[in-house]
Amino acid sequence: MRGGILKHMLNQVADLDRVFHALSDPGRRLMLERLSRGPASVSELGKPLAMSLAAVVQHVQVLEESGLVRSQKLGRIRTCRLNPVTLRSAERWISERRTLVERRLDRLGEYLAETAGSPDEGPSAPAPQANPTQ
Amino acid sequence: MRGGILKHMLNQVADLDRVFHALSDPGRRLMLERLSRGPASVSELGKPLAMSLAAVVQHVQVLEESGLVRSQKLGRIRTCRLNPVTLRSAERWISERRTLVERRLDRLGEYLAETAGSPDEGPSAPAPQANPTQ
DNA sequence: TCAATGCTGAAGTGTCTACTTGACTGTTGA
DNA sequence: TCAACAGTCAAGTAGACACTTCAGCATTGA
Repeated sequence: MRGGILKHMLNQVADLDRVFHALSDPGRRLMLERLSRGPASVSELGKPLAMSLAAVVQHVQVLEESGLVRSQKLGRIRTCRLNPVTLRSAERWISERRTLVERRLDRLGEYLAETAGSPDEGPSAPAPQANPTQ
Repeated sequence: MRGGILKHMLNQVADLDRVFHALSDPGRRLMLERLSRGPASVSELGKPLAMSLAAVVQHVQVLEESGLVRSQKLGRIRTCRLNPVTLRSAERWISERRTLVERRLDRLGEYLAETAGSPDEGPSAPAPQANPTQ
């Protein structure tokens, strides 16, 4: 079934929206840092945060909907864990783009070095590739 | 001067806010993907996006304020470039947390394997470290 | 010279976000 | 049994966000 693949690709886009949005809040990043050192309860996550418990719960929901955190409730305590898989997918998106630019800049540097000019990318420097949009 | 260091650390937090927020929008990520293949003008970045040019400009501003993109104007054309350094700092934040969890899970797996139980992290499994919060 | 191009700035609008308070439920330990 | 605890749910609010339209301003190519 082809639709499944397309749907999966579209979901990946929406997933990245949620993941990066979850990461964009300093309080949530603090929670993730705490969780990187081991599982924790909701109220434990909120302890350093100067906000109501209800607000903390909402942040945990954002983290959980993004897939960055998984949790399970035992008795009255909800224990949260960091999910490294989701963390990895965000990391991969960034590193793929970064390596592309870096490689391009490397090629440009080599080109400039072997041609004559100074080794920085000038505004109207000729591109080393044939592509005129570079 | 000690305050300089503190200020720098606080700025790093605010910077990550801006970077991850910039990354959380699918349109802006599309722009970054285009820029990973080479510099581009503002209107070129907006071409695949089905929104007004003014909106595109606002997105470019968000990207530029986050440090992900740098731009310069020549004549009437503003040329944008992806800044790999900022991309790297976001990537590093993620990978540092990810490696912490993964290492912890690895240790737990080894512990469970050499003790007796099945190799998955059960909800009430005993922790391999002395720390009772694990 | 003049119209088209590429962008900028300001103001307006609907929606989303990050909280708050307060009332409530199930769990635990004394 | 009963109070303290851990979390949940719902509703309300101020501010942020992602757009829009419209007016304006250099720059450029014919």
